[in-house]
Amino acid sequence: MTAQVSLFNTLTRRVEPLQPLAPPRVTLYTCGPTVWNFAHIGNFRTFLFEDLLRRWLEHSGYDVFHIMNLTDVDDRTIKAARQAGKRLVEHTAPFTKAFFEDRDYLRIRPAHVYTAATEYMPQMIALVSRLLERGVAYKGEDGSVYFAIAKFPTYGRLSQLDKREIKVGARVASDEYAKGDPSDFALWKKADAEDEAVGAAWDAPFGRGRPGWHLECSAMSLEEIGKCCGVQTLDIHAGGIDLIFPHHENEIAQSEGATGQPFARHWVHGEFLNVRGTKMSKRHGNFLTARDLREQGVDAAAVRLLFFQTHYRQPVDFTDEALDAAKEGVRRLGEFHERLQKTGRGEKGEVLSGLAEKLEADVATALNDDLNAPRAVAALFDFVRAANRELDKPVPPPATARALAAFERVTGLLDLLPTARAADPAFVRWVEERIAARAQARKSKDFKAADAIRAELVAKGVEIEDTPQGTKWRLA
RNA sequence: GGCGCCGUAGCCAAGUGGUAAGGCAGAGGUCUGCAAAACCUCGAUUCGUCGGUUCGAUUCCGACCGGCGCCUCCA
Repeated sequence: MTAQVSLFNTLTRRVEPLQPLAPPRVTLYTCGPTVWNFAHIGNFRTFLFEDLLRRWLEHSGYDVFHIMNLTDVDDRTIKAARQAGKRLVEHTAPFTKAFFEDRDYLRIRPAHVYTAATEYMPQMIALVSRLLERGVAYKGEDGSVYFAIAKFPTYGRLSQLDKREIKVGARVASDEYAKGDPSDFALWKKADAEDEAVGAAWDAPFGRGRPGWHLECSAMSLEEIGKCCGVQTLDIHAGGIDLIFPHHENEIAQSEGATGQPFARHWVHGEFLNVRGTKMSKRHGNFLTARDLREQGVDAAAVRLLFFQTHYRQPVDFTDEALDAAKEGVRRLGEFHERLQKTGRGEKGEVLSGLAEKLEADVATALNDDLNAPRAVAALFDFVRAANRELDKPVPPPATARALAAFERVTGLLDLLPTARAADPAFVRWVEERIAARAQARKSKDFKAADAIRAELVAKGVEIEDTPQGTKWRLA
């Protein structure tokens, strides 16, 4: 019996074993960014947890097929294009490119397929046609096509809508006269002048228009898993917690209304990144983008550690203090890695091998249990401390090959090792010359001169460390 | 109003019906010419408050206080 990956399933509100339709294959669909602007790190918190999920599944032997969508036609992209005086695609293309750059900076594994909504128009139109044929959709008096939730009895299961009461008030759409039920949602919106102005309108049998927001995820995921795997049910569908309603609820209605098959077996949702207790968002203006961090020279490993130190279903507050703490943690992991690499190799020692085994076992237990990354991180630091203690002994034990392998597997999985920063070669020569001069001074017990050189180096951002093997240095 | 989440040491944050992981910061110590790194020791008699269930609750139930999210296009 191998260890079993378990995940919280929003559908049942319980942690359940993952049971893919056709193991070892796992189809994973994650809701991606809307490319109307730069994604902020709150968005990336979700993508980072999904990245870990993907990596852990693969590490566990699953063959993951990962699809991520790019929303490049919706209210916001159209509005933003309009304001920029551009065609829709001209406006979104640079943000798609930026998203990929940010993804790479944060060391997020690329999905196998990125589906941009505008490239799946035929599939979306076909899906709407099918829903019309099946009688679960209708054309409203305003020319748009709506989904009739009354025709879909299980509507609301994911968000437990049956227990809700829709708030009556200002938010209820003013176009409700066009719909049979105020809660029916648009599958296809009749093109208006603004849509036409930016080129966001397509011809369809049921009228010229553009897709409603939810439509793309259904059409694209069904198309892709059909093509790759011949199925109409996703194993895992993931996204931010705010997508549960209405987005994912509507996706279920559209997809199941068309296929008659369960849309996704396992729904996984990540909590928000907050700033002083409030959700990070463009609307609140309290956001930070990945490129902001990159420009500040923040190592992506620190961002990853920061996020992985909190469980994905808990809200986290983003603060500079927390980021600094994570930077320090990453530094320590890097130092330890170097130490392990430099220690003599052996195959037989016991203590370190035992620690290495425990590390991997603890990490597996933690991640199998609803992707408990904080516990995996704790296991990693436990290992670092225990191993350092061993290596501090007068006669360090062997078996570092085993320890190194385990450490590298775990840090590789979480991707937490600091990025090696390449310094300018001339600068390196200068630093090494200064260190040599200091060594001379120390040799002749001229500690004043030695300390002066150290101060000189520190002023240039170089931190030094005297070890039995000589003086080490690094950029602060 | 409906549905849901959170409140654990200075800060961040795991966790379990049986007596509180880990990270950062701080204090002392070992080591060091001094530093740095690393290691050791120290910190919540206590997990928002008040009740209840229980032999026993931070963990279950209820109420309350405080913060937050979603409720038709927000990761």
